[in-house]
Amino acid sequence: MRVSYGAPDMYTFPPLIKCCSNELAVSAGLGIHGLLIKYAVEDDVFVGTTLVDFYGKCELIGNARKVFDEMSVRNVVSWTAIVVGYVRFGDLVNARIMFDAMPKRNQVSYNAMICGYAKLGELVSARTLFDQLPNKNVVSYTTMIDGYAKCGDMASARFLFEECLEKDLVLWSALITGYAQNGLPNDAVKSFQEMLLSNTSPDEYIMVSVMSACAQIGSLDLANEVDAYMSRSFLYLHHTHVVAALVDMNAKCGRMERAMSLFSNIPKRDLVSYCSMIQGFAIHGQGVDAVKLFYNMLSEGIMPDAVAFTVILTACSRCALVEEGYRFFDMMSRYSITPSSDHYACMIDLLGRSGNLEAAYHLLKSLPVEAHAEAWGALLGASRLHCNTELAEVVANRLVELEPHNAGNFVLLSNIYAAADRWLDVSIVRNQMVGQGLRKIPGRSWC
DNA sequence: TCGGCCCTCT
Repeated sequence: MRVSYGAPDMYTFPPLIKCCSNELAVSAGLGIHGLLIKYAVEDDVFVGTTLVDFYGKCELIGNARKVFDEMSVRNVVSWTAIVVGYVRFGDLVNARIMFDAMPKRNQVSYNAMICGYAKLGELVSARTLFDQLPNKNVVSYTTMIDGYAKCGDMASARFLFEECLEKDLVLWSALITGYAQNGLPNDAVKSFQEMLLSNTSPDEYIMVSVMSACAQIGSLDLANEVDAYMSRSFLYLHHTHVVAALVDMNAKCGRMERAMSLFSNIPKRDLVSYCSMIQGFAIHGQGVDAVKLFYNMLSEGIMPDAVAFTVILTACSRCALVEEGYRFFDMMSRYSITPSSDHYACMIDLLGRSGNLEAAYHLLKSLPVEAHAEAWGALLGASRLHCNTELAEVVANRLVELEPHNAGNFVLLSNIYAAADRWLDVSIVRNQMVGQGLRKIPGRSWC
């Protein structure tokens, strides 16, 4: 354009900068900022606002503020952009200062501030602003519902959902996703069916959450139904999120062949789709395949993250691939990933399974991070596997301390005493349970 | 020509 047409003007730059925001292309944006000064259009309110938004989105809040302060004219959009910038940066104090300093506020500026509070878990402040907003729109509701969902309060989320009369796809999505992410997959599927009954067609976002819910339920029939629905819908099946969810759902519901064929037809596999497939192998006891696929992923140049290592270490521990597990654990440092309690739990499981109970116990006690119940649970399983009643007793007692309301731990402890013929201890533990009003939900099995 | 809401792998 500059060669064949001539000088760009203030209409040229906003879309250009917006592209940089979308891609988080910092250096390109910085270059364009220099260029627009050269063409003397930096005084335009649209140009300035777009720049504030760009720097805010790239988390260069100092730059955003500098541009904002130097603007000769600002409108409500410019003010909202700087509020959003501070929110993105996690600075709620300055976001609120700018919000209060705004000469004029509209729905969008309120929603931006509410979103900030909701995203960072300050639900009370979010709700206070929400209640102050006289004409709430569907975005206000969605933001607040998402906030409740992220805090696990699905009852409040549902209440607001009912209150909102103008239900659009994003609002449905916030509700369904909330249920799925809070481990309420049945409510997620039920809400999805409600949505279909209200003659609304889902988008990719909703289907990804629905598939995640189906994966949690693990119902083969439901997975079949949703998979078929996907195939005859007009959704973008090749979208990375969608494919990963499809693979995950099919793998978790036991349709490994379908999962594999979906996976191998992905033109460009990403970390999440790999993890879904590796996890699928792990669930179905195909540890060797999981390990192979992990190396495959590495050879494609995909950088594993902490979750990927959790997945592969779980695969190794479930399938008793001790050496491989060690190798992956050591590999983590090469990717600058500090092992979390999840990773340590896998290693404790691996050590325990291979009969190295002492080493597992030693590792557990010397963790640089707080050991969670799963880590102790892994050792308990190993103690039982190798019939070490003494260690099992120590571990089970610790578990009862860690999770005083988990009846399963009491039952395990009682079973350990029973196996050692210590019936007095059995009755003490059982009485303790009854005294605290705890009841274990009986397990069931087809086998 | 500028600003606000929803998604996958532990």
